[in-house]
Amino acid sequence: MDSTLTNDESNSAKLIGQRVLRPRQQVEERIRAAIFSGDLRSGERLPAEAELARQFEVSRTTVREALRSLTTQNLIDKVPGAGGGSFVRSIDHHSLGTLLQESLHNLLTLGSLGGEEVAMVRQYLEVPSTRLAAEHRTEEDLNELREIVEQQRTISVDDPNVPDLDERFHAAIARASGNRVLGSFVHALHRETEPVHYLDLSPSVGKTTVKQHQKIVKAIAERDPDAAEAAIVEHLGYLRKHLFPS
Amino acid sequence: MDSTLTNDESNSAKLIGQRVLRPRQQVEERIRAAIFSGDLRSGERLPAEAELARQFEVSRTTVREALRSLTTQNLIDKVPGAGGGSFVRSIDHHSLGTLLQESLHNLLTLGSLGGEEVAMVRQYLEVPSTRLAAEHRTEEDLNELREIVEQQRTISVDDPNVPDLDERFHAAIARASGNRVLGSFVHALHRETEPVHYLDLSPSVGKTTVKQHQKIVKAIAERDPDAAEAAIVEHLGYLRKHLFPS
DNA sequence: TTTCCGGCCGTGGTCAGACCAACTGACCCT
DNA sequence: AGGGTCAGTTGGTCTGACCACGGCCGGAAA
Repeated sequence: MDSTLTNDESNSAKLIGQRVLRPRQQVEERIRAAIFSGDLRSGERLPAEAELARQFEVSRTTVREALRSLTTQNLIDKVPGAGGGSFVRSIDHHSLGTLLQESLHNLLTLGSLGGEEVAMVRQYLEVPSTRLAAEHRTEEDLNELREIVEQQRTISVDDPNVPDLDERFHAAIARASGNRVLGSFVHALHRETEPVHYLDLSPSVGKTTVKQHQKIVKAIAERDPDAAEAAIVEHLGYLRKHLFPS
Repeated sequence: MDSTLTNDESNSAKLIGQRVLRPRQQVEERIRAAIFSGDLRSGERLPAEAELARQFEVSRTTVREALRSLTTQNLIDKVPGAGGGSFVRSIDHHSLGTLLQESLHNLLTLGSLGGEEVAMVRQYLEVPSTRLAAEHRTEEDLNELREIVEQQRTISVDDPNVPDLDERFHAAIARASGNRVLGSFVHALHRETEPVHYLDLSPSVGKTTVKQHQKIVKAIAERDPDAAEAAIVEHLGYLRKHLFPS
């Protein structure tokens, strides 16, 4: 039943043996290399799966597994239909934040990591983030911050938009810092550590929070890094006391 | 027997239509949920692909695509052979560092991110990392640090092990901090920002680096956070001057 | 007996071809 | 002109087969 020609000549005593790569792995690596080398630029469309299968001389199944892996890695997007295909995804610093957040979420829900460790790192980053924001903020950043705080001041503490506004507030500061890596990190860490806050929030805590926010914005507006640092430290310490009242 | 929960019920609009999910997506989501819910524990082996296909009433192709995606997400490992199969991968804080590093590497090679931004974030994290290390270090941590510095002191500046030793040094400090998230971050950021260092290293720079390392270890040994912070700030500033001599 | 070799066999990996599903665009009918 | 219809392109799924890998076990060799 087995009379096909075999292409394995792998028995050799010398060290000329080399690692054999699976077809899927090779295809995936080739495409990835093409992306990183610039042969395939962002937004560009790859050949159809059938065409790729012809070029690589493998089955469409193998090509699809390679593309599936690349898709999961956020390197390409696949859209069905006539005008569809596989498109090189433009990965920017924003995707880094998303990825980081997902991973953190996994670790937190699996229990192999405590929220306290994450929150601590977030605070370490938010201090320099606020300092930088005070130095580099634009008028546009300032306007956004003021608008957010204004909304926070007017709505009630049990408004469903409270968490969203708080997230936007901290994200806006991180963005104003001018460091995109910092911004992505702070944003991701914030989104993973914040939700616990607003479960039981008293009106007085909400008022104090808004006041502290105003203080931070004021320092940023005046381009005063030291005051901004002091304000954010006070704010984080206050929140910390209500989060982990150990 | 409900597996989906919707929070849109408060909205009494006639929104009956729901997103149609592809089979692969559903299978993937089910398995992921099984992992996170604890039904599948770390290291546990999933049923064979054929068996999963029967249970989900889909083809093996679909199951394989779902498993491929989960594999790429580092949620499961697949091993071929007789005793093989799909195993739930125990994801810990270490995988977070790896993931972060890969993503950073992608962004840096694609040019959509400058190394300077990454280096800056790393420095922001390494200061508290060193402070914490001075407070929480164990005798074991200390021995490792001393051994590393001793090696750095004896080898020459053009030794190929120099980058590796430096990486181990900073990683050991981050680990000694006791915060695993912080440790993973510092390690990943270090691995992505360091390589540029040792391209043109003069003997005097090497000597100074080792001296600064010794100073840091001394402060950590004496459990003196302030001295440790001062030492690491000096070290980072020195390196920065030789990295970005703007 | 002990060791080693060579199949058996379960499992993932790949292949081939077909059909289904989503979408585009041109074409036709009103 | 507007809207519906149909063909064509492309990804998504199905089917069934075979290949590659590696643990297991029985039999041969030391």
